[in-house]
Parts: sequence; structure tokens; C-alpha cells
Amino acid sequence: MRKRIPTATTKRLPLYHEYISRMEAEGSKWVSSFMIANALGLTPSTIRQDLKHFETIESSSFGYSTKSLKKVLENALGVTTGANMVLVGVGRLGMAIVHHKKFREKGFVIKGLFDVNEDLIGKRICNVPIYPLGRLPEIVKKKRITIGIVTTPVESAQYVTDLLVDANIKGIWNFVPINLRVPPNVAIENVNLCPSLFLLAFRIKLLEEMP
Amino acid sequence: MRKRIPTATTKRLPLYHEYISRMEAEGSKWVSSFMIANALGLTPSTIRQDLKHFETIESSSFGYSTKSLKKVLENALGVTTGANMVLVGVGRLGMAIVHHKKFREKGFVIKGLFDVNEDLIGKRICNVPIYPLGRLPEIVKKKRITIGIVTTPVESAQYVTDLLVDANIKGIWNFVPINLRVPPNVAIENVNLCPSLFLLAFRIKLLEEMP
DNA sequence: TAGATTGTTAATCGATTAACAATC
DNA sequence: TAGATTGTTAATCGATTAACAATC
Repeated sequence: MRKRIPTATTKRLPLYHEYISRMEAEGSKWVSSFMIANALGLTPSTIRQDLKHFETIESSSFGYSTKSLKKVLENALGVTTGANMVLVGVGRLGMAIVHHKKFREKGFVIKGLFDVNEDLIGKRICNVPIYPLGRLPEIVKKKRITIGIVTTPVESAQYVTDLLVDANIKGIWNFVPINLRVPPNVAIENVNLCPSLFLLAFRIKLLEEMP
Repeated sequence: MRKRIPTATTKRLPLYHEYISRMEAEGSKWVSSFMIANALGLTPSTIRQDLKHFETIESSSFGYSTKSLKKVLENALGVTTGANMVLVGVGRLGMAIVHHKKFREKGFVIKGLFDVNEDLIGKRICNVPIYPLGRLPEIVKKKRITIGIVTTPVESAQYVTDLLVDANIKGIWNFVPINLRVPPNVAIENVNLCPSLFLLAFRIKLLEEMP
């Protein structure tokens, strides 16, 4: 990749990757911008503008080579390297994430869980041990953790984030519906379930009002 | 609200609502565009442009009235009315969603669960019964369901979505990482966990490359 | 009133789309 | 080659920011 990649493009890369992976699994050797656009609800123009940022994609009059496109996307996304992660807040959502196989398959491995609940500490979920919060700095350092998953209640989310940041984590995957404060050298990605549901309700309302 | 509300604004409304709810709970009578902007990492200008679309918000030189702002947002989002929902695909993620109290508190109630797993059918989770997929049209009609939550494996997601659409559902809350096809009169909101994680990995990479 | 914030206009910025020559 | 798709430029569209008079 050459120039700065626009954020709008950035957000689509994981979607392209998902689609390309599926097409490759189905045995497709080539995918065109038309196919991708159609599958993802975008225009071919947008796809081409986005992929322009990556020089090493092999293309022809059939479209882009599935293999090279997948490779380039995985490189760009850092999927090839994966990451070691910890998860703080072992509620039901936290447990669902730990059990999710796909992350591990892609190299994103949860190495430790943290909670304040005394009853949980020492147990294991999917063979991942649950530690007390106090051991977070030690474990993060020892296991070379780069991503912290935050699935705590709202009240403790910022506190936990500060702990993670102090432990030199590089990115926060936040499932708590607040805007966590992190220094500029730490990446953050928010997954907001409640707002997402409200947004759906809002869209339904819009559709009903003006059909 | 008067004119068409821009989609960019639409996506921020749930965040405003979340923040205002918290401020109201803390006893704030007024919130300014500066406060909201600061809390959510936006500019005051953006906040004011967004809220301009809603006429009934009471404002003063202290900012916006928390009470009226919350009310307007809840009205706009359709949060006041809530919705009856069904969930298809009772895996761990599905279960985590069923257990999530917040949705129910806000009036978004899951009235039925559906799965193909014979062992699950007839059981209850959080007092919500699990039905066989075949009974979906009947239950959706009887219980006046408007939102369908899709937490199935990728392979069955489109099939399940078609079932829901045929049963006259109004919105799909999709947790499966594919672009589901729905007719234009059905709203859809996607929650993509894997792409979200990859996006985080990508941002970490960007930060490392050019700090 | 005085101080602060909104409401609003205009300018800037970025993202999307259209179109077509270059390429495979 | 012929047909189809890319790569790229230019035009359009929408979103964000800045600035300041109007308002409370």
C-alpha cells in the first residue's frame, strides 16, 4: 500500500476479506469489482477505488485474483500475524466471545480472563484461566498481550481500560457502551449492542413513516 | 423532526441517547454541545448540526435540557415503543443476547427462540421458550413480532432471513458476517464481530507503522 | 446585564459515483 | 482478436468544521 488509506476504505477491508475468503473456499479463482459490489451492497466504483491502494493485487479482464486479493487484505489487516489477547469481565457476553472459535482460528488467541468475582478466579473457560484483576500487568507482560477485550459493566470500564493502557496494551476492543478515553498511541474499536438495536428500531420507524 | 435526517446523524443518535441517559441519572439538568462532543470524541459543531433536526429540544445558554433532549431522542429512535423480537440460532452468542437485561428494560423483549437442534426445543432460556424453526411464521404472527435476531451459522443465515421476511418481520438484527439480502421495506442492522476485530488489528498496525 | 451557548451560514474536506481510455 | 474489467480522472454528493450573529 502506498498513500494514506481513507478511513471509509479501512472499514470495508474486513468485509472484503470475509467475502473473498468465502469465494476462495468455493473455488473461485477470480472476483470482479461487480461481484464484490453486488454481494456487499456497494458500487463497483467504490471497490476499485478502495483496492487501488494496494499495488500487489493481480488483476485481469476476469477481475482480481482471489488468491492475491486475499493475501493482500490479510497482510493489510494484520490477520496473518494475529495477536494475543486478554478479556476483562467474564459475564455471558465475555463467555460467548471466549467460546467463539473463529478468532482463535485466525490467530487471535485469548490467553487470559480477568474478573473481580472471587468465585470465578482460578477456574477455566475453554481452557483459558481466570485471574484476579491485580495480576493483569504481570500476565499482559509475560504473555505478550497486545489486545484487551473489555466486557465489564459500564462503571468499571474506564478503570479497566486505564489498567490495560498502563500495562502497555496496543488496542482495546470495547463492548461497553461508553466512549473510553485512551492515549493516541492506543487503538480502540467499539462494539455497541444497545445503540445498534436502537438504530434498527429507528430505521424501522423511518421505513414506516415514508415508504 | 423536519427534513430528512442524514445517515451520519442517524448513527450518532443512539450514542447521544446513551450519554444523555447517563447524565440524567447523575442529575444533570443541562448538557451543552461542548460536553457531548467531549464525551463522545466529536466537535460541538457536529452535535449542533445533528440536534438542529429536532425542533422540540429546549435549549438555553446552559445548553440543552437533559430531559427534553432525552425525550426527543427516545421518540426519534422508537425506544419509547420498544418491540417484540424473536431470536433464531441459540448458540452461545444467542444465549448472551437473551440474557442481556438492558434490551428488555428498554422495551425490546425477546418473545421466542428458534433452533434446529432437537435437544433444545421445548426448553426455556430466561423463561423464553425454544421452538422448532417450522413454527416461526405462526409465532411471529401470534406474538406480533417486528424484529428478528439472526445468530445462526453463516450457511443458514440467508435461509432464516427469508423465513423471517416471509413472516412479515420489519427489521433484521444480523450477527452473522454476511450481507443478507432483504427487500427494501425491511430494515437491517449488522453486527460484525470478526471484521470489527480485524479492524482493530489494522488500526494497531497503522499506529505502529506511522506513529 | 454579562457570559455563555445555540442556531445558522459558508467553507472545507472527504467519500462516492460516473465515465471512459487503457489493459488483459 | 473481442469482450470484459480494471485503473484513473473528473464531477457530484454529503459530512464536518469554522465562525459569528442571535438568543437565552
